[in-house]
Amino acid sequence: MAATRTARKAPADKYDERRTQLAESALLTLGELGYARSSLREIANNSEFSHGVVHYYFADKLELIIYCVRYYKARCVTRYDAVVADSSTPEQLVEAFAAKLVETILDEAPMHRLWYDLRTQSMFEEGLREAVLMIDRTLEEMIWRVVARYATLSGRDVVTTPAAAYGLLDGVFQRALLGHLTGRADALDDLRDQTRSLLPLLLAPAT
Amino acid sequence: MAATRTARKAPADKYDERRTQLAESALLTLGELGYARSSLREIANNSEFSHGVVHYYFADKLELIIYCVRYYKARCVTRYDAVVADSSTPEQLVEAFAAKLVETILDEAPMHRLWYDLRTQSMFEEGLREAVLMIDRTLEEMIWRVVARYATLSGRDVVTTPAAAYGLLDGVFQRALLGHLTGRADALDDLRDQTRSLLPLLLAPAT
DNA sequence: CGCGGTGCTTGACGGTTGTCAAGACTTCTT
DNA sequence: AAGAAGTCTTGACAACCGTCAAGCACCGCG
Repeated sequence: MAATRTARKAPADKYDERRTQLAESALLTLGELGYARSSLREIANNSEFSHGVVHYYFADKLELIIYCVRYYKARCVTRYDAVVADSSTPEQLVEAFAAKLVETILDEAPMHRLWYDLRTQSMFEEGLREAVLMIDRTLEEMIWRVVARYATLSGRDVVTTPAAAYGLLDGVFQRALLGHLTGRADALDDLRDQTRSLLPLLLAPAT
Repeated sequence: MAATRTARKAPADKYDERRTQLAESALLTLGELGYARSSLREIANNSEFSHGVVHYYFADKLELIIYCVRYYKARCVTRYDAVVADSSTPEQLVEAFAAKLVETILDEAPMHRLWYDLRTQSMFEEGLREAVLMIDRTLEEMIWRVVARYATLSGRDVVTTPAAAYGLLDGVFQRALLGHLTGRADALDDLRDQTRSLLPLLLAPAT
């Protein structure tokens, strides 16, 4: 909150524009170094600004990080919406979902490890919790849309809660990410196979 | 490796004794502050030694951390062995396993969040990977012993790979830990319920 | 008693961090 | 054109970090 700052007049959005611009640069550094080792100087270094500018747009480091996380979330939540919308059979959905999971690890591994980093840090740092828990809820809903649609297409019921389905798939995904980043060649193939075999387990036997 | 150090003579075990003693103190600090914010000074401060002693027994910070992780692992792996050994029906095993999961979150939450912290950091820091991956394999085997025993007691087959079973249960466990640490009152009850409903899903329909 | 070596403390070093104040540059208003 | 407000750079600060060298305390052995 810009409490101590003088009231911003006309270019109120110019202000937010710079904030997201800084956030975008920060996410690059954060994804590369992780939360702990990303210094404000390094973040500013990877942008076109100098290190002092951060405190012009953000009160402190935590506010920048949280802003980054929320900004990052906004792009994530819709990741599987196309999968849900475009699939007309359960098999299609499973394949599209598994493919998308693999693809996002290939394309956005740094962002994913950053998310897991921040979520873990929130177990230690009080200040991160609110933002992390909010995003976690959003991700749970995102996964639930996929699972629920899968059930509908199959004409069967889901046997788990949204929370369990998310925790379960997130665990498998996280493990695949770790395997991929540590050079296990078959990590992504395993993820695809596990997704294929796991999703049917979430449904009740056909009525 | 104590390469540059002069060969230790008689009390070779006294040396290792101090190392584990330091590791034990370090684990307290690490569990409280996390990997990034645990300084050697703070670690030594929570022990009965001064901050310089760390470099007498460990080459650098990373060696201490890795020693800690391996030491921590040694106590973990057998956590569910009693569950496996003492259960004579599938229902007993599920209840005992679920109860043990809840219990270890209650009793050792700092250690668990530390483990997730280190595992996540290994996605960024090369030096941690070897130790982390080794422990992760050990944990996978630990979980597999439970699941396999559950299948045997049920007279059914497991439908997942050990890797998938571990990833899946670990995800649910991690989520429960986060919920518990962030004050969600029903986090542990949910974990118990989810364990009860998830384990049967891992088994093939009765032959 | 003296003496060497092990165990440990103390203090210092170079470097990095978050934060902020002072000033320069830019943009817009009047 | 002149001044005000907004924007950004620079440099400094205190605190903290990992690391290590110097030296103290204690031990058994001669």
